[in-house]
Amino acid sequence: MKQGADLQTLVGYRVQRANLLMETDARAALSDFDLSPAKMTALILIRDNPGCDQTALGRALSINRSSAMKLVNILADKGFVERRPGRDLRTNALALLPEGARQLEKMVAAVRRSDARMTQRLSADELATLHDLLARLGPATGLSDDEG
Amino acid sequence: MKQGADLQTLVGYRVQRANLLMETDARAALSDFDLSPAKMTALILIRDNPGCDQTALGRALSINRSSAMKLVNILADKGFVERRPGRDLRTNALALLPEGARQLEKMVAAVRRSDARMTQRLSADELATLHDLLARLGPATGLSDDEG
DNA sequence: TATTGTTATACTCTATAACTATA
DNA sequence: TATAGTTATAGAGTATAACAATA
Repeated sequence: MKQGADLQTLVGYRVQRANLLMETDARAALSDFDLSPAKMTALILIRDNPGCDQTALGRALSINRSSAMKLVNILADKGFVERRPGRDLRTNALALLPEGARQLEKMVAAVRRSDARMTQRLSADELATLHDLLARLGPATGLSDDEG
Repeated sequence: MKQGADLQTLVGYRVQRANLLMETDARAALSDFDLSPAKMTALILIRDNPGCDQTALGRALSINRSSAMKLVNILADKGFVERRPGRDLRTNALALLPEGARQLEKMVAAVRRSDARMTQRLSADELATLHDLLARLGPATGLSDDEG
């Protein structure tokens, strides 16, 4: 199939194809854990932000609180995270449980191996450049990607 | 929300965030057309590969022929593409209809504006570098190791 | 009034399996 | 046997709308 200039010159298209490639491999790397890359990301965020609430987690993942609810249900059903009393009576404080921490360590190692394999044709300098360029995508007025 | 080194150093994570950013903006740019960026891509592929069959279209989009079927149904229902007799009695030859071509031209222009806005902080050289680096993601090629 | 969690519901996208008709 | 299209069904992921409890 021919893919002409209209597609090849769109950065969004190239990013989408790259994402599909990376995501598919990362998902395969996690097949033993029955968790998607996105759910691993959620575990990392909970680990690194202990006591965060579901709405904040959703915001960090760019999903709404209803979707975050489902996500936390799945992680809680697996015994990986726990809902604890939060800063007021409305909010949950999310906590990573020991079993979640153990499994997460293995998951991150597996995904890191996948990431390394998929980027092995790039030098360290090129990888740094790629990180920088990706981080600078977005409208001119926008802030960095971890800004609320 | 803190996003520690585990996330920030994964290329797959950065690509996923970049894709979400680009895809969301492109989707908004297409809101008048009631078609997703992926469906616009399908229209482009049909336009640039007239007479292709549904299975080949699916392969180019990395979806299976059942999913390609649904996609073509939607594009056909809108009067944008047509199934014509193919090279044998099993296959369809997909064709972009005049109305599809007219709308596609506007869609590509809108997505191109979105793409330009989301990449405006990158110079022409940097854009070329980004294209190159994204294209080089994936497992090592060319040698006997685990090439399929 | 606004916010958090929750539930119910629905939509998009994709996949698998099976069937048909061709090859 | 293998392939293209098709259909039915299912699953993941997400969204909206509403509600209760709380702020």
